[in-house]
Amino acid sequence: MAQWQALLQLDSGLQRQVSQLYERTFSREIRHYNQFQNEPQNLARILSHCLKEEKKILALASKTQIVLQQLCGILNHTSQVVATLTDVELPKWKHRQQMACIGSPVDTSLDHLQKWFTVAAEVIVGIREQLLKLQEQNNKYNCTDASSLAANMVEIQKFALSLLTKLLTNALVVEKQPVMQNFSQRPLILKTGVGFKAKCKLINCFNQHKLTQTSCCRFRHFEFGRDDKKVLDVEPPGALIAEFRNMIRLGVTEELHIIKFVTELEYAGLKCDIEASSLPLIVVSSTNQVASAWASIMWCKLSDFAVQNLSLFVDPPPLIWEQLAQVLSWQFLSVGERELDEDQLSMLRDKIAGEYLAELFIGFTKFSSKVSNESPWIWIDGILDLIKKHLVDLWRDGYIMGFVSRERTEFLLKPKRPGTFVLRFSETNKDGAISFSWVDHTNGEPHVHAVRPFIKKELLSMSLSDLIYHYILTHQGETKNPLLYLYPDIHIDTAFRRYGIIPTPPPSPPTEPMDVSLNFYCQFSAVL
Amino acid sequence: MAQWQALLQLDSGLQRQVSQLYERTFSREIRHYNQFQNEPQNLARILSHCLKEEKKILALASKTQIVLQQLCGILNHTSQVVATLTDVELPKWKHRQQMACIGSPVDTSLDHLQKWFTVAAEVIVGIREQLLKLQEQNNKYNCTDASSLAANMVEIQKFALSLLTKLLTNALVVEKQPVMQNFSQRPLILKTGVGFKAKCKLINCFNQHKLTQTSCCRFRHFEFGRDDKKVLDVEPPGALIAEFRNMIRLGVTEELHIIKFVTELEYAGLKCDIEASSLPLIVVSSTNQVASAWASIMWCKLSDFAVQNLSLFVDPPPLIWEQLAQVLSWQFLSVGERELDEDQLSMLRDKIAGEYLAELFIGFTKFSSKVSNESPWIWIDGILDLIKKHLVDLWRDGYIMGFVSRERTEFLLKPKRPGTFVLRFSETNKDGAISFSWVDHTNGEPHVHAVRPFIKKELLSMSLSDLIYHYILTHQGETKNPLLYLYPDIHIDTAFRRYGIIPTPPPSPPTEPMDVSLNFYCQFSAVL
DNA sequence: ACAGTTTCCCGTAAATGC
DNA sequence: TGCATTTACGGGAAACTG
Repeated sequence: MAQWQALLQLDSGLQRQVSQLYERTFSREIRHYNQFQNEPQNLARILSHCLKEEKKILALASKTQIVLQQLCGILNHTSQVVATLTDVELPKWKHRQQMACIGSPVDTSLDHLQKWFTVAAEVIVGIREQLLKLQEQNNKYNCTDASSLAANMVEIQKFALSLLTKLLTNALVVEKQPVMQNFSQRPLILKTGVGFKAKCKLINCFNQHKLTQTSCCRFRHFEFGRDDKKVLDVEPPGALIAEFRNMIRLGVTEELHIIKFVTELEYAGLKCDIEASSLPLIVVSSTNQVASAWASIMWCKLSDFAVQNLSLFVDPPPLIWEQLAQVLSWQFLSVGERELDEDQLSMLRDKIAGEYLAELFIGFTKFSSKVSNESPWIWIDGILDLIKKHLVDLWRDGYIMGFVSRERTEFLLKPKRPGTFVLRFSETNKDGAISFSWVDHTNGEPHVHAVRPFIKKELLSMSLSDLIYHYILTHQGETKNPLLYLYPDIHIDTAFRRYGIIPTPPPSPPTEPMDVSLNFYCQFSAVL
Repeated sequence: MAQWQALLQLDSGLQRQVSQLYERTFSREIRHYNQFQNEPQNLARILSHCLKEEKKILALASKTQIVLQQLCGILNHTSQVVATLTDVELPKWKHRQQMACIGSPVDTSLDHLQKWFTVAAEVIVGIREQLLKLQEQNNKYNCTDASSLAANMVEIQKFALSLLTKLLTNALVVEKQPVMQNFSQRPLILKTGVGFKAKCKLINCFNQHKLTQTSCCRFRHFEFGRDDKKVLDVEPPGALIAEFRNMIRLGVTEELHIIKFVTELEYAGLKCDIEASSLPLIVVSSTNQVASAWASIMWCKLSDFAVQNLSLFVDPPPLIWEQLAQVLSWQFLSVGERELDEDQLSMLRDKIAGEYLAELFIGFTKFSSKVSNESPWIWIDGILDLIKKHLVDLWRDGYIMGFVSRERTEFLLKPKRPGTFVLRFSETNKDGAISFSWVDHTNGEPHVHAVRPFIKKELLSMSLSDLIYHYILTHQGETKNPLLYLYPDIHIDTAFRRYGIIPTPPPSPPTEPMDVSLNFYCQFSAVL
């Protein structure tokens, strides 16, 4: 009677199969009431067969139940994994990328994410296949009504599908943000008429996809896609989307734009539109706008972790000094392979914020004023360029104190041996200039001297180390080089002998072959 | 009876008028045979009237004859004037312009030509009007048959028309040959993608004309006329005429092209198509091709007085040294406001042609070799650029001997006071470099020393006069400036004190308002 | 008038073509 | 492969434009 009870608990679909089994031989009622007295052996044989069939159905049903439960378990677990991936890990990666854009040495490899996305997708696809098999088996026994088992399976299938969709729609990332070839350290600044590169990647290991790109620009009108320069086709070729200048009075270097990459993906029978957006970027028309554009990009990336607010600079939020200090330090790291030390940062803090002691909020306009001769950033940028073009070695090796006030220079040099000197960046020249100050003693009194700063043009024909070596002072008919020890007490030869006339080639980043690489041309065409 | 005889000699048209006169009163025969006996007074009055009319007709006829003869005389004279203008004076002006293009200081004003063209045209138009009046008068007396007088008038009218046509079709000149704004001293070189200007002028003072331009290029495919840059409209807008690369293997800088300006002129009832062609010019794609292109232009303008042969450089004709010397001298005149002197030219002749004594034919390849480090012109051009950028003052004032061999330097300096020096252009540096050589005496023996030439990059941060002033030689622990007297014996202060740190602004030619000024854009688009 | 913005175009370097 | 020619684009300056 246990088997009978089990049968009664079966899914209606399976119960119908049992019915069909007996209808083909005799009615269930007949069996139950044992009215096959005249042919007992035949009946026994039939019964035995039917009971066996009954057991099979029961086994199948319970196995399906178990499998379904297992699948559900896996799916729930996967669901958590997917949620973690899309809502935690991916945003974390995006934040790392955002920091990397502004010079942070953080790792932005996609390997882990890619592995997990792939595994998760494979699991879900596996589950869907299992479910499909079960459903097929179920269908074989002709259960077409909305039994709870079939309904469960449909529900689970739906759930799996939604997970897969969630995974796939999050799987397209802008692996490399738009960047001009010659400004690899300053992504997210595009100049009209100059080529740039962006790279999208599907972080699942599938390649049954076809990518198309479109773009979406805010405020000004651009044309993307010069025919011979893009890897992916655009329909229609040429201009894509144009919007127009906004009402708010923002400078070009404060207007944020987004490029949107759109594609249609077919994977495991699932077809969906997926898209990825670049980080907010700035479009300029001349290289002389790059410096202030970069101030905006740094500010934006530091301020704007969550929402990509294109109107950020309508009312730019302040930053705390530590954030700004960090990003400034990164600039020197990426340009000159050495960060700023505490003393240098402290001098910069005084310069940007004045000499407060408490925790500081810095306003954007204080950092990058529209009046360029009051803009600390423009001054710093000039020095970055000076380092990049003429002083990479000296900076990297830490021989340039650079950011040190005239007062502090005196304070540092006066107790030192005569002939001790430091290298200081000019605080007035906005194009980047460097000079040296040294101490000598006259009548036992220390005196600190300084030369007129050397500008880039001068460093073009003679390197700073050569200038230091060949610096000659004529004093009372006697000529000598007053520079002997680099502060604190490094002999001039130790510090500078190594630098011959070495042309410093800019470090050209190797162009690795990658998944989906886009070459665009951004050409300003008209403003309405 | 004299009046009757005169009547009989009249033009048939006038004779008919006389007939008509009598037919209105009585027949000529009647008058002749005096059959009006019955009303003698009446007849006398009629006769008297008729005779008066006869006299008027006779007077008119003879006056027309005389006027016609006078007109013919004037026209013949004008014809000679026109021939002189179009076949002598205009070609002479064109030749002057051709020379001016390559730097000759010759006058290229169009004032005289314009005056004469205008006067000649006015005379012809006046004659045509006179003729027209005569013809009208003639027609008034109803002479429609092909009498000799009318035929004469038609002939004369035709002649006048042909003269006017000849004058007008020659009246459109390219007053300013195509030139890029930034290369005002090097017309007839156009760079793809860079704007250029050309100016056409009608050298008659008429303004009832409408100009349209088209252009005709040989060999390569260009697009002329960027919509927003031309003064005159082009139909259809955009590309005009394209032809393709020729079979002959010529370098870009040796391919000659012509731009043709076409217009339709309506003047004094005469409508005619007129055109003007630019001198053969060269289209380059990069500024580094300008130097050799200019060699070709100079050669072409010196060689090619009559026929504008676009295939000149298939087999470039040689030039005699004097021609080349002249044009070289002009280059220094236009760049540095001072021509080359005999000694300098003689040094250049030795350099270009070797040291022959007789009259010399110089081959083009000897002057501007394809192998650029054997090309004397490229070397000279580098020096011209050096002068333009850094030495205009010194060159203009004649303080740079410049072109003087090392041997001759020694020869010149050795007899001179110690400290005498000359400025010499480097003979090896192809980019233009200058050095100084001076003489000093050791143990009574004169020795000539030379410094390593200064290149442009070095002169960027310090002017040559500063370098001369601050040149210091350390000899046996003693430092001094060995430069005292500029050859032959100008004290260093006299020569160089005047040159402070003066930024030398390039002489920007004033843009006078002119008749028909064309702004083109030449943009290389494709090569078949 | 003027400042922010764009265009122009040389000169160098790199890419392309032949 | 090497050379001739073209392209790319930073940088300075001029031109534009509201």
